[in-house]
Amino acid sequence: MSRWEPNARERLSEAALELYAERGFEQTTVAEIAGRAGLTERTFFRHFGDKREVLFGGAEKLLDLLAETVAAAPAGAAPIEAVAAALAAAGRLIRDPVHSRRRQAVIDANAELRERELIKLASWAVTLTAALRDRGAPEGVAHLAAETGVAVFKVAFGRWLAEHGEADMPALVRDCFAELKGVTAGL
Amino acid sequence: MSRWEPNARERLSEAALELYAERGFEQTTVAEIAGRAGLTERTFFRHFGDKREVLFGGAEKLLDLLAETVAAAPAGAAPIEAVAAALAAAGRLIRDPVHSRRRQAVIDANAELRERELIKLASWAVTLTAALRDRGAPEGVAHLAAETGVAVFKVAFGRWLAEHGEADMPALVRDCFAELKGVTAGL
DNA sequence: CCGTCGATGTCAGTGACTGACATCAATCGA
DNA sequence: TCGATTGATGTCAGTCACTGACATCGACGG
Repeated sequence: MSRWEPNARERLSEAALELYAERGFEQTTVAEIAGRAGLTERTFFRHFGDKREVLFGGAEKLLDLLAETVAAAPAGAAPIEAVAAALAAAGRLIRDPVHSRRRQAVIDANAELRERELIKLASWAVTLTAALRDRGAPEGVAHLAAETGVAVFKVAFGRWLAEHGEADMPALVRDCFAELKGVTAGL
Repeated sequence: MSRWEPNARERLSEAALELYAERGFEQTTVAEIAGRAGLTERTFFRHFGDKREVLFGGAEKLLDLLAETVAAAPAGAAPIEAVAAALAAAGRLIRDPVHSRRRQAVIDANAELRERELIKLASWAVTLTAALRDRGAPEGVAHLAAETGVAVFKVAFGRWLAEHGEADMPALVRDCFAELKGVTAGL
């Protein structure tokens, strides 16, 4: 018999999402989250760096997936192709429209959380850029392809949410990349 | 004779940039900034919403410039062309490499400030999207062109800083857009 | 000369986050 | 088997960002 209930981290995450959804991010104190999870404020901060972090767990695995997918693209594939493949793969992880919408509603309702979301996407771009460089893409091209790709993903995710998650994320990502080609044809 | 020294806001901005550069953002308290400016902490928070905001003044003028430049683009111009023109115009405001590098060094050294920077760029994308929609661009195209354009600008600004601000920002922005065409040709 | 307005100061909070130290079940090594 | 160690948690005191309420007092219009 353990001294404490297991899965403290998950209990904190669930409690936080519930409270943020119920009464808003700012109106929720960390002490309340910890209380609902049967823990103390101090323990919350041992599991999460700050009050927002509790909504953004598991980022490393995703970064690894992006890097691996870029690395695994055929040697002949253009950088933007490799990025498209990686982001389509990332899209495959997005499957639960109910949870995604709930979480996104909380994030959209608060500026601090939107910032955190942007940081997350920026870290994707950094990872993609590095992975492209490792394949031999020139620095400039890598950077541009990565940033552009993340921009495309943002648009695709917005559409997926707008249509209640009925469409297939990887397919939507692909569609948006195809559209990008049309858009840049105007240059 | 006024009761207080004039330009409180500017004095606060200068004091903040100095202190952030000297000892870092986190190691500087708002009370210290206010003290150096001959004011109190409470007054600081009357001029700036938070401790970071002091580095990001004058954002509205820039948003107006972006919107106006998009609106002023020739009727026949493609959305991405209008975005390129707007961002080149924005680049024209970036002229002082010494100040820019000093400020950017402070921002790059701190995660909270980097977040704030990303929010700023995201607001550019929102403004550009709206301006494109007003010109009759379809929602999807507007969104994609705006996000992509901002991604290109990020790359251009990074290069401008990397080469010590010797190049002309508008020209660099143009170059990066041209490169984007090549990058998306790989799709 | 008076009233009000606007920029600032003062003060007392709340709440996020941190460091130092205590607790005690589980586990490991002798 | 038992004592030492470890690791997750609790407790407590403190710092600092940020806010609301109210006071101050020169400037300025009437």
